Amino acid sequence: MRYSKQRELVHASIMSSKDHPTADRIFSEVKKEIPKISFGTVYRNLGQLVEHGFIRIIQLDGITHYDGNVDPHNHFICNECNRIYDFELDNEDFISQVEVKNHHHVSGYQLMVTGTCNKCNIN
Amino acid sequence: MRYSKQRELVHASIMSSKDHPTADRIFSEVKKEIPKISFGTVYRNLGQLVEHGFIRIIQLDGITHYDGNVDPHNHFICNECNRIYDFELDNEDFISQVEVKNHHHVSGYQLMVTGTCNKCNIN
DNA sequence: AAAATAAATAGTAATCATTACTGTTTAGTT
DNA sequence: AACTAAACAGTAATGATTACTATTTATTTT
Repeated sequence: MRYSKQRELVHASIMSSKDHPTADRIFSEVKKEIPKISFGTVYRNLGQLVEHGFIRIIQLDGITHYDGNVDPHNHFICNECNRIYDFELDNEDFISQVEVKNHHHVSGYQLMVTGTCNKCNIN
Repeated sequence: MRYSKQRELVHASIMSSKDHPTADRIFSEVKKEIPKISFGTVYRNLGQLVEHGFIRIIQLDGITHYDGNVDPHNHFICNECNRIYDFELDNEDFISQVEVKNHHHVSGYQLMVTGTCNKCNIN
């Protein structure tokens, strides 16, 4: 993968964003630095970054978001403020439930929890 | 919601299908009975059936599928045969983990587990 | 049972996200 | 400095979904 300024900025945009931006948002962000960048370039680089394990895709209500945190973690989506929070989980229990009760072999999972977040709960 | 043959068949198609069909698959299926049905009709009825809680949407790799089982359950996707299995889970443990450790209030969740299924594991 | 009404339909056009294509530019190599 | 293949910008194409409109039809009212 040859260096390009475009890919660097696409990556940087995701890493600096504390939420999980869409391709559209990343495009707008990078456009500030490289006004002539095209959508194809953003998508191509997103694909490569995913392929090489630098970022990860998360699907939310059918919309594709990108996540710079590639360590295993889960997402909590607040129904009120729509913020997406990362959280970790002790998952041995439910993985073993699936393995023992259903006799499948588990290699991974994606968990998305919804509700109201601690900030919105205060009111 | 006024009765229509089209909606009845859209619903019936999902209920009789043991996997989780896409809009496209449902369209083809219903077309056998009503050759002049249009895609708009399928989408509109899917939307209404979801809205009234008769069916449920599941997203899988960014592709929208429909599920006639509205009882709480989770999905296991086999990486080898691509079958989707339903399974239930004792989830009190991880829900309380999120509530206690992160102080969010949980109202629902979606869990998608991947791996190799018991049929594919035999070989 | 006929007339009235509003919901649902078929067919088509429009939208939106994503991918494909093409000729030009550019990072890294010889 | 010349070379080569990867990456680019710009644009066209695709595929899923939604919007629009004139017509049909389920249900209610007379």
